[in-house]
Amino acid sequence: MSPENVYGSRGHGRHTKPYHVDTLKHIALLGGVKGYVSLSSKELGEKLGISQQSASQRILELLEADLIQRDLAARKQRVRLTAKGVDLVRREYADYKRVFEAREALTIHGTVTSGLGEGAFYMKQRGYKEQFREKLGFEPYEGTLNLKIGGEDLVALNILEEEPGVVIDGFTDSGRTFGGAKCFAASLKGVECHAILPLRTHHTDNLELIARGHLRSKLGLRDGDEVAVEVRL
Amino acid sequence: MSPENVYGSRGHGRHTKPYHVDTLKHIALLGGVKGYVSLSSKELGEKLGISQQSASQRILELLEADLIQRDLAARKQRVRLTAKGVDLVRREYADYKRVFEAREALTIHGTVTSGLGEGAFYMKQRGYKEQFREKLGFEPYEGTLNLKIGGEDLVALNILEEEPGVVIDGFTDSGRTFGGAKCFAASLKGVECHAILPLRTHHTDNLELIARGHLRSKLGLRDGDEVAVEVRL
DNA sequence: ATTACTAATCATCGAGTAG
DNA sequence: TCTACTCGATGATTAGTAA
Repeated sequence: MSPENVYGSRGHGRHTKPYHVDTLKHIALLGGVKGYVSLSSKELGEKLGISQQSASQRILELLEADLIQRDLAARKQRVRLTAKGVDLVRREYADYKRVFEAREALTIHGTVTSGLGEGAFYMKQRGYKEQFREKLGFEPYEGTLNLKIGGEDLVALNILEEEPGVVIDGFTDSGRTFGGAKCFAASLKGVECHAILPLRTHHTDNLELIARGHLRSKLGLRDGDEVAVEVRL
Repeated sequence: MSPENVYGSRGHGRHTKPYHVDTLKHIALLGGVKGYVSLSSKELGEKLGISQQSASQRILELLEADLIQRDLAARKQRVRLTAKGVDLVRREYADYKRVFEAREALTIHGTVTSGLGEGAFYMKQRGYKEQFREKLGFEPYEGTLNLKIGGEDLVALNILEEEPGVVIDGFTDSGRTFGGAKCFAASLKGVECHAILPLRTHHTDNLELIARGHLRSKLGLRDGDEVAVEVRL
C-alpha cells in the first residue's frame, strides 16, 4: 500500500475519516455507484450498527468531503456516490484483490485512443530518456500508445498504483518540473513493451505503453481498437 | 449485505471493532495470510496512520478476538492471521467484489467429494421435500453432490452468503430442529441443478448441489474430479 | 415520517514512561 | 532498541428534541 494512503490523507480529501470507506461501501452495495438510492439515516444506521443520529452525521461528512451527492427534495433522502467516492471504494477493493489474487501478471483490457499527444512530449525529454536506457535497458520510441481503461479493469490500475515497479525519478529542466513515474514490463499481442504510470497523479482511466518501436503501426492498431495488455509485476 | 453483518457482531466475535478489518487488511497485504510476517507496532502504526501505542493496542485486541496469532519470541514480533481473521477479510473482499463485479451468474470451481453422506439424511426430511417441490418446482434426488471449494473461489461462497436466493425455512420434527437454507439455480456441465447453503452456518468451504436425478452417475463423476458450476443469482 | 442540532457520555488516541 | 501500561486529551456516539 502506498505510504500516503493513510487516514489523514486518504482520497486526497482533508476530511476523510477512517469509517468513511465502510459507509461508502454500504451505499455502494445498495446501488449507489450507478445512481441515486433511497436511504434514510435510520436505515443507514441499522446497516452500519450505529444510531440514526450518527448515520445522519456521516451523511453530512460524506457530503462535505464530496464523496456522495444527495437529493433531499422528497420526504426521504436519496444518495449516490460521486466519482471521487467511487474511486475511493475501488481503491479499497484493489487492496483486497491484492490480498487474495496476488499474481505475477495482470491482464488489462483497454481501447486504443489518441489522447493529446502529450506522451510524445514527455518521451523526448532527456531526463527521462537517460533513465529509460539505464533502468529499462532500451530507449523507447518517442511516443506512447494510450489505452482508455473502463469498467472492471479500472481496479487493475489501482493495483498498479500500489505496486512498486521500476521508478523513473522526476527532475527539473529549464525551470520546468517533470514528475516521477514507474514502469512495468508488459506485452501487447506478443510484443514486449512497458506500461508507464505517473507517480503522483491518481484518478486516471488511462494507461500508457512505451516500447522500442512504434506499437501502433507495428500492430496495425487504430483508435477504438480493443486490446488486452499483459502487465507483469 | 446480511443484517447481522454489523460491527457489534461482525465475524461472530464479541469483541470485533470497526477498525479491526482494516488493520487485518494491512497485515494481510504484508503476507500475513500465508505465514508470519515481521511487523513491529511502530511499523504497523505508520501503515495505519496511528501511533506506536495505538498500534500495539490493536495487536492486543486482534489477539483477544482470535483474529491474529503472534510470535513474540524474537526482538521483533511476528504476526499472522488466524483462519477466523482470513475469513473476516475475505468476507470484506466479497462485499467489494459484489459492488464492482455484480453479475447474474458466478462460476465456482470445486472438487467432487463424498463428505459424510449427511446431505442425504437432510434431503429425506419431509419438511424440506415439501418446500423443494413448492419453491423449486421439483423434488430433488435424495442426496447431494458435495463440492470442496478452495483458494480464490472461496470468495464466491461469501458472495452467495450475502445474496438472498430462494429461502427454505427451518422446522422442527420429532423434537429435532432442522435449520433453514437457501437455494440458487445452477448448472453443472449443462445439467440444471441447485446450489443449497445453510442459512446460519458460515466458515464452510463446501458447496452442495441438488438436482432431479443423481448428478454423480449422470455426469460420471468420481471423488477428486474438478468441476465448474455456474450459479445464477 | 423525516433530518439534524445540542449536550452529555463514551471510546479512542497518543505522550510519557516502565519493563 | 522492543512492547505495552496509565491517563489526560481528543474525537465519536447517542439520547433528547427541534424543525
